[in-house]
Formats: sequence, C-alpha cells, structure tokens
Amino acid sequence: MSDTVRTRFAPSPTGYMHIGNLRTALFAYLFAKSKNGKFILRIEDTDQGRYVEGSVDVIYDTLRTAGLVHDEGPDIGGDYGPYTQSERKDLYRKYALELVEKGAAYYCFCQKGDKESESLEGGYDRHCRNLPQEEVQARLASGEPYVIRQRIPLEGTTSWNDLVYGEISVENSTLDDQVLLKSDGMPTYNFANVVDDHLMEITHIIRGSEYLSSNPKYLLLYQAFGWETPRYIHLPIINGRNADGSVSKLSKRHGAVSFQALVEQGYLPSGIVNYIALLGWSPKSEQEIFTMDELISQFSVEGVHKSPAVFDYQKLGWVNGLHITAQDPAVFLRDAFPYARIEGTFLEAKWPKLASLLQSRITKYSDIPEKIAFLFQLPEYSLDLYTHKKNKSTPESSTAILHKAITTLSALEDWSEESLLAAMTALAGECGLKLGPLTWPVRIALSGLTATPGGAIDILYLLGKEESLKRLSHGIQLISKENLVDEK
RNA sequence: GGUGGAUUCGUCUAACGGUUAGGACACAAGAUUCUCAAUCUUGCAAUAGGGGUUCGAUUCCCCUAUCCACUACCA
Repeated sequence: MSDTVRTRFAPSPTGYMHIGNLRTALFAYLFAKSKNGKFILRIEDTDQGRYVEGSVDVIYDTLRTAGLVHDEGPDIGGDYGPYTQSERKDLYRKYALELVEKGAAYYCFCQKGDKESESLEGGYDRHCRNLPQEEVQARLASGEPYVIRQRIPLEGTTSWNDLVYGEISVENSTLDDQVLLKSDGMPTYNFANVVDDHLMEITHIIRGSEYLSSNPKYLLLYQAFGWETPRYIHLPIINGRNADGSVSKLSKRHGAVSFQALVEQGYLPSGIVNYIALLGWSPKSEQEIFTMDELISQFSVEGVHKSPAVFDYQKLGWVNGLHITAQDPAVFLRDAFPYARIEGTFLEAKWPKLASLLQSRITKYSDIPEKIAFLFQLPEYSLDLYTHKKNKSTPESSTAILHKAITTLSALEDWSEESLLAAMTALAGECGLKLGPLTWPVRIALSGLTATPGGAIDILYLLGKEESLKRLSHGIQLISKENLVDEK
C-alpha cells in the first residue's frame, strides 16, 4: 500500500445531494488534502432499482460547486478505474468466488424474504450455511437462483480502533451472514465497498456513523481475503429540528436539505461548506469563518466529534451572511441580481446602489425581494410609526417636517445622492434639528416600515422624485385624516 | 428484542484530573448610525441522574435514564 493518503467519496446516484452526504464528502476531501493525499470519487450504482436519471451529474455539479475537486473518478479517470461500480461487475463475482473457495462465503438458495425456520430475532437463519457440496453443485447446475453469503465466524470478537470513536469490539455471534452477491449478479454495497476500497488502495475510510454497526462484517471480509485493513473515521450524523422542537435525522421535513436547494435559495457554496464543516468538527482555534484553504490547513481528525449535531438554519444564516458581506461587490452585483427580480423595472438602473445597501443586510440572496418590496409598493402602515421617542417624533411634528421636506425636495433639480444629502442636511439646519429627527418621518412616509435597507436619503434616491413626493404627501394626508377621526 | 454508539448553555462547541466551566449563534440591553444591518460593549444561559476511584472530577470506572444507528438480495 502506498504511503499517500487516499480517501474516497462513494455516493449512490439516487437523486439530490443530501447535506449529510456533502459533509461526509467534505471531511473526506479535507482529510486527504490536509495530508497532501488523493480524494477519489466512486459511483456506487449497484442497485439498479434506485438509480435516478441525471443524478450522477448532480454529484459532479455539487462537488464542483462546493469546491471539492476529486483527483480520480469516472469523469476524469485514474489508475484504479473504472470508478463506477456497475462497470466493475465481473470483478466482484471473482472475489466472491474466491471467498467461497476459502470457506469464508457460501451459496444460498433461499428466496428473498424466505424465513421459514428463522429465529425470532430476525436476520437470516443460516439455512444454507452447511449444505452438502453435492447438493450445492446440483442446484447450481440446475440453474437455480442463488446469492453468495458471508460465512461469519460463530465465535470470537472483531474489533478495531476507530480514529474518532476509539476502540470498538463486537461479538461475531451477533453478526448476520450478510449477502455479498445478489441473485442478479450484482454485489451488495457492503461487499463492493470492501473490494473497491481495497483495490483502489483507500487508506482511510470516512463515512457516517450509521455504518459503525456493520463495520465488523467489513473487517471480517478483509481478514478472509488476507488484506490489510484501512483506518476508519466514522462521522457523527446530522440531525434536524422538527416543528415540535424534537430532533431527528435531517430530512426534507426540516426544510431544504439538499445542497442544490440551499444554493437555489441563495446561500453561497462557500458559506454552506463553511457551516457544515463546523457540524461535527471544531478547529483548535476559535475561528468560525473559513475559506476552503483555511479548512484544509486547519482540519484534523482530533477535532472530529462523536455526538450528533443539529443543523441550525439560524447559524447557517449568520455564517452565510458574513460570506456574502465579504464577497467582492462586483460579484455580488452580478450573482444577486436575478434574485432581486427588478429586471425591466425602474430599479434596474439603480441596482448598483441597491446592491451596496443589501450586501451586508441579507443572509441569503432570496431575502432580497422581501427587503425591497416596499420600493414597488408602499405598504399600509400605522401612524404609530411616526412616534419615535429618541427622535422626539410625533404625528404632529411629522406633519410639519413632511411639509417642509416636500417644499425643499420639490425645488430640488439634481436628484443625486450628494444633492439629496446636502438638501436634507440644510433643511435640518434650518429647522434646528439634527439629521436623524428630520429624516425619521421622511423615511416612514417613504417606506411605511420601521426598518429599511438604507436610510431616508437612500430611499429618496431609489424611489425618484415623483414617487417620493407622492408618498410624502400621502403621509401628510394619512395623519390629518386620522386626526379628524380623533376629533369626532 | 439484540448489538453498537452518544449525552456540556435553546443550538454549534472549548476543556484531553485542578478554569469564577471559555467562545459562537439566537435572545436582551447599551454605544454608534439619517432607520435597519454591520461593528463594538455588556447581560442571560450548561456539565442527564446516581454511585464509585481520587487530595481533587465535565474529564476515569459502574449502574440508570434518554436519544440515535444497525439489525434488507438499499446504499
């Protein structure tokens, strides 16, 4: 076996890329790269029934977008190909037969689900384990369908030292005589995995902790073949939070759990990768925001946890928000634009300004429409908004300010940001006010919201002269109308 | 049921026998800002329970509880 660290990611083409899978891929990638090793992609498509058209492309797309570049794989080749299991079919048969010869596996003619004399505990009853040689030959010759099962030793224990979970040992007597080769001639995952990992000289098996229980069976296979066993790194699973507050394995009901769904919502691949790296691993420092290169240089198995983590959209949002803020403004301008849905509207020309206001205020691109909706249509709002203690604002004081603002702004020729700021600052001076108290009612009248991306000056600019004046007048009308009602 | 695993603030986590149990998200308060966001400051909040071992346990051992995984001719 070579000294180079070799890890693999071995997904099945069964649809979208689950976040849990991506995390496994990420850790396998980080481990390999942190050791200057190779990261291999292998497609495990031994189950014809579950194959989903196009999902291999989803895998390629996801890895590429996430920045997990594989060194060997079906699309780029390598010295250990083919990298798609269905293309290796004959190989598995050969190795299965080798095990039969060695007495570590046997033919089984029981039908699927045939459990007549089975023990109550479930699992296979080993009905065919000791069939006479002649009977086996005869039934094979007659063309009877069969599978090949692993002959698990009845006694002894199997143990290994997991790099994350430590020493684990299991009584062989609790293990099942699992199927290695299915009646359709395809290997089971359990078998193909072992054979391929050996042939591809994988040095470190990195996968989810759901495989912890079956690992002894894999170890027994390595032993039966006389192969050197790889090191094992099992990863804790990722849970999701249910509506009722309980926790269960991350699934669709927890929201978007596929990488592409998150990307479609406008989470940045770098943000997603950053966040999921923190699920089940922690760095030695207290750093939380990472680039891929930083993850590679700081990753180490000692930081991998045993206990499961809950996927938290809130923290993902925080991490992603920082990634968005850190983006090159030009990139943000380009990538966030489609999400804003302002093409062909009056705002399109003002997108650079709008984008600069939004970049530090959103958690994901899809937050944008909601944040700018008020620019298209003034929401109905309560007059209470004009009351603001700190700015000493009341509906009455607001009316006066709005009138002055209208007068000033109507006369303004140059509707640029600089000009608007100058005009409003001057007006504030005339009124003996600071800018804040002056702009509060203006902003309310313009937006109908307590919180907006950008201040009154920004909104005036974005809205344009005509619409701005309209909204300011509307504000005055609202206040006076309300006061009339009060007087009745 | 059997087997394996896990258990520190609500959440992500630090601590590898000795700390006032630290950081982050969220939440709250304050500073700042033309509002909000960003930023800074502060606050709130945890070792599942019970036994041991030890001068001393979050940390080591045992029991209990709870949760999870596996127990397919799925991967």
